[in-house]
Amino acid sequence: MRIATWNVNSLRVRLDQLLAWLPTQQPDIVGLQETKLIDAQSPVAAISAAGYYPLHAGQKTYNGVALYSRQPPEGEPVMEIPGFPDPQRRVLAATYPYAGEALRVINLYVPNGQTVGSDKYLYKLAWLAGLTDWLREELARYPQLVVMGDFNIAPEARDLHDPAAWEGSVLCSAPERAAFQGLLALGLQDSFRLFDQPAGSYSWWDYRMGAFRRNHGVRIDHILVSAPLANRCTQVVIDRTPRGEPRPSDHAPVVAEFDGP
DNA sequence: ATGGCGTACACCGTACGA
Repeated sequence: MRIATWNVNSLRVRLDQLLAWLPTQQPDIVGLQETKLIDAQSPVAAISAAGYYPLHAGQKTYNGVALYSRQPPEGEPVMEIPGFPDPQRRVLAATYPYAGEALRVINLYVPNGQTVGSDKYLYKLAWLAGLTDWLREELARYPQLVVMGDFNIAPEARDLHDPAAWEGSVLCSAPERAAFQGLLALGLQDSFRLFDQPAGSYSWWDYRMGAFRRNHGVRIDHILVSAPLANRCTQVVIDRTPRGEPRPSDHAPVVAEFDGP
């Protein structure tokens, strides 16, 4: 089983790339962020034709998340952090059959935060606090839990091309990193770091200044897994191929593979 | 040098991203 996350930065613009990419990695479940579409504009026919059941929680122009799956979801998807009402569509959670158990998948587009101390930054920290409370309950309910998406947090110095230049700024400030560690403390693991990885592994590169060509990136897209899934995880890769294609998303997809059906 | 690039909406510029 393969699970992938990708911030596509406009699904309308990236749909053809997504459809071309899916057969190359053959994920069983894919979470997208920044679709920037209302639900009525979600490309249901194209995704169905590609062999996936689509879920979409979108809004006009900003944010928006999708979950595509080979198996149909069970029950109703959740589109908001319980107890944290928010008109911004950043959450999509669904349950899937997996090896005779319920596999819970939560797809997230964590707020960017703009600048440390800004209103958007305070919203980000409040959002992460609400998320943490929710995931504590989700972990108690679902032993097989995947929490993935664009976290807009670089957890460690090695997740930044230039840690000194980024020191203390948004994506890597101490409160953001503490929030990320708080998620791990619930019993989640950063699947990418379960394995030896190449130095300079990033998932986002600025469009400007030839950042991708020079690998001036940050690792902010993550697939967190509960302990039972960590035990079954066999590899995690960041697929840089789509980032090098014409008119790319600024993010690369992350793909995790698990033993079992 | 707070630029640079890309997307969306809509207007010929502004908001936002990370």
